Amino acid sequence: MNIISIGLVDDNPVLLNNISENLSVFEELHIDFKAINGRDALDKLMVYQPDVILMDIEMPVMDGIEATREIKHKNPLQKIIMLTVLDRDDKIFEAIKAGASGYLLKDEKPSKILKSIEELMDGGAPMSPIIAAKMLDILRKQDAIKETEAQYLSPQSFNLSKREIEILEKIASGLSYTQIADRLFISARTTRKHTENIYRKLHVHSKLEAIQMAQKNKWI
Amino acid sequence: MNIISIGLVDDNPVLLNNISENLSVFEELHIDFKAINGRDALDKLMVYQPDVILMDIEMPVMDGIEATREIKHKNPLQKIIMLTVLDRDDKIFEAIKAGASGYLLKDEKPSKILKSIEELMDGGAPMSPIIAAKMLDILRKQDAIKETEAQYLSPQSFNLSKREIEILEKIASGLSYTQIADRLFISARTTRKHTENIYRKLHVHSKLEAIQMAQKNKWI
DNA sequence: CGTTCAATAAGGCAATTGCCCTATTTTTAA
DNA sequence: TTAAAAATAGGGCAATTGCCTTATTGAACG
Repeated sequence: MNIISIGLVDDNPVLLNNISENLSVFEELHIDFKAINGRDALDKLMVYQPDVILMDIEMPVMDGIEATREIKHKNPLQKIIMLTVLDRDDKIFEAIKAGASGYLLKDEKPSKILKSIEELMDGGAPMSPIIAAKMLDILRKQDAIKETEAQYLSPQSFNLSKREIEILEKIASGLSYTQIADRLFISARTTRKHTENIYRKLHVHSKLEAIQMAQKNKWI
Repeated sequence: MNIISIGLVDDNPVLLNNISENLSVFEELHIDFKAINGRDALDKLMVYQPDVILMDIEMPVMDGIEATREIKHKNPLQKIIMLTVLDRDDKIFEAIKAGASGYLLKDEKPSKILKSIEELMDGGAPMSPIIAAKMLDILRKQDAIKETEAQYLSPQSFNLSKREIEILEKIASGLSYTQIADRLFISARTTRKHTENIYRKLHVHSKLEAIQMAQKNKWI
């Protein structure tokens, strides 16, 4: 097996050395560099090209999410695992959006981290189960939002005639009665009459309300 | 440690027995029941209340996703791990929506499955890294869709002042100048003046157009 | 074969709106 | 601290709108 090169990024010197020592016992791994914040990591990447970067999230100067975004922007293929104590939903989501390929909690055992790195090299997305659970929540929530948005009524349910729907569309596009009349080859008077009927059926009292009703129900 | 009770659901008798035998060597686990499809699983659940259900996806009569939906509907706390050879994106998403708590590939080692079950009992969402990677893709894609939908301009980009934005909101809610004036404790004249300024900045010429501009850019 | 309803057309009138103008005070920014 | 911008207020007027009224024609439906 080829040796996998690693970049470590953490602002806490103690933790940084801890991780470094824990991982260096594995002969499958080689620590390319250690960086103390996102900015530093970007600098180190000018020199080193590690296979995988283990990145802390909360750091001064440039945090792990910002750094991930930058690195991914420059090299979309760079593999990055977020390695952090944080399990805040928004941070997880931010990290994913930024392009993190995995998300591990810092209290994972070194052997688990090694395994995760190997899984990552195989195209997987290693993830602590707690993180995965939060990700599922995020996915389901996003889906739920989409579902609730779609509860529409049809124009027919208000007994709008074809002509009235037609007129309502013109109204919604911002035309005046005169303009609508010109387009439909009828008199402005008739257009206004139709509008009155529309108002009665929709229980509204102005063009604005009619349009809002139409938009709410996605008629337009 | 307490013994964790398991329900197995798979239409392939050979695989069903395989999994059963593989898992029964662990004294931490106890196989409560084996079912050969979703319908059968629902029946078995009338009698047994396993801590965790390992569920295949593709099955005749009632597939794993449909069964998961049903089971979750009856008992939202039931833990279900999808255990399948499938790694099709849509199926993964469907399973998640249906309420699966974890998603493992069938070629995982029995020890890994045991570990996953324990992680699930701890509130995590065990997931094969390949599945997790696809989930990340789904999440990013959904977010990307939202982003592309959201190519909006801010009210500030039109140099709308705070007051003007406030007025625009009232206009959008269908209020007349008099009504807006009453709510903001200013004169109707001032309200109309603000509106004129808004029109000039937005390059529109009516309440309707202003509202459409506001809606297009999701200010309201 | 009527009856109902959609579509058409029109008169009238009060209220609202859009747009032109000026002007003072307050807030913000340079 | 000075200049610019925002917020306030108002006059005037033509166009538009909302709502009341009546009326004719053709299509649909039992």
